[in-house]
Amino acid sequence: MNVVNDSPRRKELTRQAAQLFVQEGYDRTTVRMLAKEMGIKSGSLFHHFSDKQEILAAVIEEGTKSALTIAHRALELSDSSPEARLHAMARAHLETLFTDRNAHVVALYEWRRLDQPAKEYLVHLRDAYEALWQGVIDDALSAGLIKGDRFLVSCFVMGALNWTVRWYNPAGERTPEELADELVILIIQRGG
Amino acid sequence: MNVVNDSPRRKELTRQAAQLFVQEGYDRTTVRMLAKEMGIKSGSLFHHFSDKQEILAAVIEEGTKSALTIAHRALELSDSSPEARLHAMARAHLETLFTDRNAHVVALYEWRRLDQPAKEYLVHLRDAYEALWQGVIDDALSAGLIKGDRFLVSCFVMGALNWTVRWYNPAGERTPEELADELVILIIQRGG
DNA sequence: CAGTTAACCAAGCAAGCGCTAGGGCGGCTA
DNA sequence: TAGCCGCCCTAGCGCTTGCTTGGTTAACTG
Repeated sequence: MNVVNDSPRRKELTRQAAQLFVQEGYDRTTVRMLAKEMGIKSGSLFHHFSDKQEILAAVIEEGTKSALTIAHRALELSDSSPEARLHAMARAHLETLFTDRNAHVVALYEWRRLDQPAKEYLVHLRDAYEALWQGVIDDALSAGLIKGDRFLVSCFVMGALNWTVRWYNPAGERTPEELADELVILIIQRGG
Repeated sequence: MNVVNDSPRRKELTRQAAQLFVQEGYDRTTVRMLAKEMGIKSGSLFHHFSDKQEILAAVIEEGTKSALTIAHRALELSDSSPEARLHAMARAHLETLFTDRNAHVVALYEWRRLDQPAKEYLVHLRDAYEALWQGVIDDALSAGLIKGDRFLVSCFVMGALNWTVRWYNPAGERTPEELADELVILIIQRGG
């Protein structure tokens, strides 16, 4: 019957589920709503996913993997100076946050709805991503580019960036790059 | 039958509801769970609140009013220098965030579950609070204490602070005051 | 002591929920 | 041409949901 495969069909269904999860929230999204959005009947849904939670896990997995890929590429392409790397990471973060917006909003808001096994698997992906950030921040601190406690700086920066999903309007006049640059301006020390 | 009063009993029930909403999320919290926590039967709940959404609105109203009160008092007691006011607001924000933690977490996570009328009423309270912040940030910008765009700086600072509810452990070694001070260190410009 | 009221309970309704069982169908492969 | 498999459907089971109804009880008030 139902398997944990990764067919292209399943990828597409996952993308559509993310959209609905953002609009309605995970709990409020019924399997019948999901099926309707996908153009199938609710029973058919369980051919692709073993249960509703697995759809949630699939959405979050997609988003997190994408974030990792984008961040790695950004660091590879970036200049090696601490400031360039800080810019690169901030830009990459906002880039993935808005290109895979649905998946990331779901990851940020519905994380606790995951069951324990899914949480354990996905937390490793998230840790890998956060380790990238920690490295960049450590370098910036060593270079005297920013000031403060390494743990708190990470938390504050991640907070400032992730919070953007609550207020940023992609159709507005500011680009994600401008946002990233403004954040770096706010936190780096430039004798004044 | 049921009225929109503000009896002390209702206040207490609201506090207990906040606790459950944080633990389980609004949607997952059933009226039967709420009633059990309150030591009554589910039907009796509707003597105090006209429906489930009204409980949510009551929780968020409590939290926001508390934030406003604490922020006002902090600014009155504070020195008038831009830096002192920035510190005072950051400390006040974290103080209310952790003393009325349940209510604020609910406000941050379950806002979209409010119906339109409740949202319209509560958004005024929130705007009043954010106006206080905007004033303090404008002063800090004018004084050259921080750098950047006034709107973006507000959003980043609010994000960094509100995000703390996701990682801060009140039982840990850092006090909310230390957190506030560290954030100010991160963003103010001190010739380096 | 009659009248009022706030607070609660027992019982249950209608709707919606996640999920299952069993089968149909068209496109592959042998 | 036979057998298989991926994908989908119909029908519905068992349960939970928010909320209602009609009534009880104890405390207050004139």
